[in-house]
Amino acid sequence: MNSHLISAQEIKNLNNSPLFEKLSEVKINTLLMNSRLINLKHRETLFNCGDRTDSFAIVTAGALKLIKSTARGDDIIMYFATVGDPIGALLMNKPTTEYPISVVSMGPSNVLCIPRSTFEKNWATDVDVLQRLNSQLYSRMTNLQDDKLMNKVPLNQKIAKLLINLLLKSNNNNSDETVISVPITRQEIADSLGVTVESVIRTMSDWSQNQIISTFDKKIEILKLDFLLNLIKEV
Amino acid sequence: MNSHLISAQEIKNLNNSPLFEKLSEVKINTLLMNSRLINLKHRETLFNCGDRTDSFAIVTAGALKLIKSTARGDDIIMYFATVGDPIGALLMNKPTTEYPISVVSMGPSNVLCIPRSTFEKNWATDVDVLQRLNSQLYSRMTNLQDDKLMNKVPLNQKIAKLLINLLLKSNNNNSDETVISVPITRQEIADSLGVTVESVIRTMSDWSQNQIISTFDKKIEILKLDFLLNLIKEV
DNA sequence: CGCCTCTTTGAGCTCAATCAAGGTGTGTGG
DNA sequence: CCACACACCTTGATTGAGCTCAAAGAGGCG
Repeated sequence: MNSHLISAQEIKNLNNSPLFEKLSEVKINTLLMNSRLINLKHRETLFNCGDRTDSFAIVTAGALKLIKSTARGDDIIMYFATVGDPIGALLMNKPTTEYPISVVSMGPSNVLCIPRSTFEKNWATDVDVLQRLNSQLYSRMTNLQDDKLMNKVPLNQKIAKLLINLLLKSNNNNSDETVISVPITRQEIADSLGVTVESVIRTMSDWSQNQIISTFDKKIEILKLDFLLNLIKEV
Repeated sequence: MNSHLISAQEIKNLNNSPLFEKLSEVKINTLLMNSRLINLKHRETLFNCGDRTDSFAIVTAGALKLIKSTARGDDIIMYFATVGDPIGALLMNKPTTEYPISVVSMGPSNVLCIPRSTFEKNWATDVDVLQRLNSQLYSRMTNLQDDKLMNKVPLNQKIAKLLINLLLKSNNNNSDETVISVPITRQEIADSLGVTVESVIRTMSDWSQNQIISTFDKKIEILKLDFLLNLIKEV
């Protein structure tokens, strides 16, 4: 883990994230006061479950997973954070406590790490920013609700939904892209859906053989999007 | 559905809800400007999925369920709203749209129905209120995350967790109360967990026979809390 | 080269879903 | 007051999707 001062490029990356879009450069600079840019390597940890919440982060490149470990030893992935996503911002509204989740990089990534003091001075006092945070939070909640709705559907539909969501999310809804830019393993898909790797593999191997998807270097390409869309159309 | 002007009593009920606690009476009155008190009967609908979001609500008595219907015809209960809980407040931050869920009363209940205009004028402009909303939202998200964590555990643990949560929530953490004050059916438990009624009944019948719980008039009493706590202790 | 992560396949088993049938209690209208 | 509908609860038999356990192959990295 490697920390720098912020470059102009990094700020530019944030311009089309919903949290920062249409904000003046001056404003963005106050929101990022005393922040540091952190480079993370593949599988490197940003926050560990139990760490003190005296800073939070914004993803500026790559992707990270938010993990909760269960007593039984298996992990559940709560969220895939991609460019523009805040991590732990919700925890800044309450007094310093401990991170309830661990945050681990998937492939190399960059995040801006923002101290609690900056949040308290420049975020928590700004109505517009609080509303934006609210929206973020709301859409993340909608995701979790969707997960809950999918509880009862067969595994192949769950996987289809996840892949489609990731495809859209990782490419900012640029619909002609077919490769999921987040490097993701079958284990991570399983952890995200709360099922076993073997089950995920059985489904996805079948899809690979039928040219519906193909995997290269942990990037999944979706060859027949129609097939997947059709699977989840009644959900 | 039966609508009144607000009584002082109703406002009093809100004083120990996290959203309103420690606010001056004057402040509360501005937050509730142009609101109306609505009495709902058992199974009566407050909002229908698809209704326009030009008002939201706060529960002042009783309980309501937030439901999403799936294409397959079964319902999923997203949340049990009890006294002090806001319903749909998060939707006020975005332009008027449609309710994504239906809200139905469980037993008789009262809610304060607050128009969008009041939110925009007196809620969205107030840093303190926005922060409180954020916290609310955060704790609701934590619930959904917990649900996700429970995905893989056996059914009896899921039910145990739900009953314990409801017991705590419905009695404001008053720990010597043993009856869940929300009237709830096995079907609703099943809908909340995303499982079938029959499975819920099989587990709960067993518990009833073993004097762990007992049900009277849709109120569930927990006779052996230890047993349930023990079931979920490693989750 | 050996370690580690990730993927794969097979065999057997289990928990909860499904389907089917019946029971109980409450409200409602003739 | 009866009967009829409706909401809710119950039990049994059967089935199957996904889990568990086991063993092994492929690729990358120090």
